[in-house]
Formats: sequence, C-alpha cells, structure tokens
Amino acid sequence: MTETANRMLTDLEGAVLASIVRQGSATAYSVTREFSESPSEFFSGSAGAVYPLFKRLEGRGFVTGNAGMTGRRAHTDYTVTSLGHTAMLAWLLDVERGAAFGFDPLRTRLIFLELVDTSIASKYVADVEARINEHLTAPPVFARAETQQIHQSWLSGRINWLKQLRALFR
Amino acid sequence: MTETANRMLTDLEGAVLASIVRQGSATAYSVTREFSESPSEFFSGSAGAVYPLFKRLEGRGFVTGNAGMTGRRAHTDYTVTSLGHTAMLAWLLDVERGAAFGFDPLRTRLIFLELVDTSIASKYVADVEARINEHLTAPPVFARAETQQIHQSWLSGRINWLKQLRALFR
DNA sequence: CGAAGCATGTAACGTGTTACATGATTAT
DNA sequence: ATAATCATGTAACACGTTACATGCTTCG
Repeated sequence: MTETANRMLTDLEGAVLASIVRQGSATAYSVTREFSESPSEFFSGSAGAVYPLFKRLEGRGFVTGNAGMTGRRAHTDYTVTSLGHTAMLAWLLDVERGAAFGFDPLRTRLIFLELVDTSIASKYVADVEARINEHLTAPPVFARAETQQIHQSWLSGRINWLKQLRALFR
Repeated sequence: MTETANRMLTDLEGAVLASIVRQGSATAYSVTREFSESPSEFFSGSAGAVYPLFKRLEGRGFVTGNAGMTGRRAHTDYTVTSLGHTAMLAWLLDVERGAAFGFDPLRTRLIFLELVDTSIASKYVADVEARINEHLTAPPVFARAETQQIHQSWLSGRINWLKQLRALFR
C-alpha cells in the first residue's frame, strides 16, 4: 500500500497474480506446483522464490492471506484483492511488453552462429529443428486445452521461422 | 581453472564470450555497448553486471586480460583463451538449449488471456500484432546485416504465429 | 508402525540492476 | 576554461536458485 505498490508488476508477479485469480484462491504451494509443472522454464517455481513473493504481494495490498487448516496442517489461502486485480489486468494487457522480445535462447545463438563454419551452422539449425519437431510430436500434458494449443502453435511457429532462416545458414 | 570451470556457461556468459571472439579482443565497456545497443532486452548490459562477469571468466581461465592505454586512460583488453573458445562453442552449439522455450512475455500473457472477455482478449492480440508491425516497418539499425535479418524474420514469424492464434481468441 | 513424500517454509548464495564515484576526453 | 560525456569501475540492493529443516499424511 506504500508508494512501492505503484511499481509495475514483474512478469513473475503478474503471472502469479493471474494464477491465483484463475484458481480463485491459492496457496503458495499450489502456485509452485503450477509453475514447476509448466514447461516454460523461465522460472523454476522454487519455494524460495514463491513464498517471499506472496509476502511481498500481500505487503503491497494485492493479495490477502487467510489462515486455514487441512486436517492439523496449517496453510495460508491467498485471494487477489480488487487492487491486485487491477494491477494484474494492467500487467496482462500491456501491449508494449507483449510486443517485446523477451529472452530467446535460439535467437541469441543464431546471432553468433557466424562464428562457426557454415556447414556446422546449418547442421545446428537442422538439429534444433529436429529437436523441436520431437517436442511437437511428443508434447507434454497440459491441464488446459488452450494452453496446449498455445504451446503447440508456438512450436510450429518456431519451425516455420527456422525454415525461413535456412537460406541464411546454408 | 578450478572445478567450477566445468560449470555450464549461462546464456549471458556464452553471449559475452562469443562477443569477445567476434571482436577479436574486447574491453568490458565495448561489450556493455554492444549489449545495451541490442534490442534484446533480456539483459541490460549494465556495467555492474559486465565488469564482474569478466573477472569471473578470467578466474575460470576462459579469458585473459591485458592492461593497455588509450592516451593516458587505462583499460583492460580481454582475449578468449582456447579453453574459453571450447566452452563458448559448447554453449553456442547446444541443441537442447536452442530448442528450449526461454521466456516469452507474449506467450505468458496468452496463457492467462482467458481471464478477460473474449472481446478484450481479441483486441489485445490485434493491438500487439499492430505494435509488432510497427517494429517491422521501423526497424532499429543493426551493425550487422545478418543480425538485422534474424531480427526481422523473428518479428514476421511472430506475426504469423499471432495470425494463427486469432481463432483461439475470436 | 515405519518409510516415503507432501506441504510449509527458511538460509545462504549468486548474480543482475540501479545508483553512485572518479578521472579522462571532447565540445562549446 | 568549463560543461558534458566517455570509460572504468564499485556498492547497495533485489530477488531467484539450491539446499536444507520440519512436521504432517499416506501407504505398505
């Protein structure tokens, strides 16, 4: 609720808030599960990151924690406040960040691929394409069908991109 | 040179080594310039990151520093050792990491876009597509033509992906 | 009942960011 | 000359990772 509450959400914070909203309410543990099961390895969903993150979000007034019990084991259920919901929407619908580059390990490598012989470079591009095809034909199981579709189309988009690039590294 | 030398290079370390190799030799400053001029915002190229990184790379035997002078201003020129070159190649030609997902701010958002009305979601997708098109028609200037091509084809690949996704968020 | 693993954390560590410091160089 | 900027760093801070701790619960 202090002035720091106005800081823009990081992508991690936004994704965590969105995950809580989708779940209705969530414990830190349920969010670690969701993130560690997701194939997006941009963040490991480690407890050491998520529990402190929940505390920070609560300190900023974006979530409220309610103590609860599962049998005799204590836990804290978090719900997103209306302030948090507003912040989450601003994060989710941020056009500038959605059009940004992020970090793409393949793009980074392609930029430096000129450092090796073209035969090695073209073999690398072909190998990566083959590996992505393996991902496509043996996809991980997703909880939501839409997530699966986004995932699959992302992979095939990547294949198309690589095909276009073949000319550059022939 | 210790056992920590065998740790896999991070993408940052790999990119920095590759940048030094491409430049022949480099100062920490010249690498901060290259990275901060690049539109890939995965890392800011801040001095506070790069100078210590050079020290670490030297400690691991991947680069050697040579003191030099520009007029009366001291600097350190770094060259990649053969050990460092081997490590850089292992990083560059890592198929598994090249086929990995990295962090894509748009993909992350799409996964949670079901949280808003489809009219808002489809408007968001259209807005992002328009913004990427602006990037395509007014591209930043790159030092190397190949980097420019990679950049441009990445953007148009992204546009194609979004077109495919329109059906999901109609 | 004992072992495996589930659920809830905490601590130490590494490293990237922002902000600052300082002297050299260039521009006005 | 003096201001702006370049080039070389350093310090404090934030935060994600790995590893550990601890008490519940479940399953044989």
